[in-house]
Amino acid sequence: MDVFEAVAEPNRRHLLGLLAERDRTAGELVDSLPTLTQPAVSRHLRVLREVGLVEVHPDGQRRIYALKPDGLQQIDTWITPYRRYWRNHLDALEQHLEDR
Amino acid sequence: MDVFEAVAEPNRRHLLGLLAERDRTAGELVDSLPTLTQPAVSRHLRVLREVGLVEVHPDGQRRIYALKPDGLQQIDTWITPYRRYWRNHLDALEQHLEDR
DNA sequence: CACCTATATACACTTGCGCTTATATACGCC
DNA sequence: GGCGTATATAAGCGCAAGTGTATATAGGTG
Repeated sequence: MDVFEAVAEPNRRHLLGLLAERDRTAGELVDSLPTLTQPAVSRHLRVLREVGLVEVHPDGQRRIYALKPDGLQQIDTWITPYRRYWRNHLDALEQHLEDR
Repeated sequence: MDVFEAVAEPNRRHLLGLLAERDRTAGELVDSLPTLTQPAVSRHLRVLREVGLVEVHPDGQRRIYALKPDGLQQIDTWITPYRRYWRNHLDALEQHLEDR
């Protein structure tokens, strides 16, 4: 599983979003996805760990998850060449609006 | 299938890359992925069409595929808040290097 | 019209993902 | 040590993704 696949899953994006705000325990993250069971969330966290998007620090019996978003650079780097395309499109739209 | 899943597949990223250079016929794209059969590539192109990342223009019996990367903005928008994190990390690294 | 080329679809198969239930592990507290 | 809480792993299942072979569609050419 690579970073692209990891991020393709909506629940995992949700988890990353929460961790972007602040560190959270596994329990908090489980509570944040009421439609999923605890093991399901645990598996998503494992995937995020394995691709290096989060890290864990044990704190007693809790596990504190933290964002480690460096891996997202890979996606950012990939998307970069395409950015100019929709910038051009946007320019064309702005041009059109200006012309009126 | 959404944009994130569409882009999670390496062969589809490969196709997008080629289309970023220039428009191509379906046949050219099939030739660009020698490990896949023609129908397999055709299905990937269908997926990219359905999520709006490419568009097709018939030209006789050929079909000319063109990039329509606006949908990638969705990914770009999503990734934006995370960018500051690895920027900070980078800053920290630079700081460390400067300190030495 | 008959035949060829270019591309898409149908069908069947395999594999891996995401899920749930059940269980293990590990720490905290009495 | 015994029990409760927090988290991870195991086993099993359904389903959708990706693929190949075979076939359909449609346009080009003689």
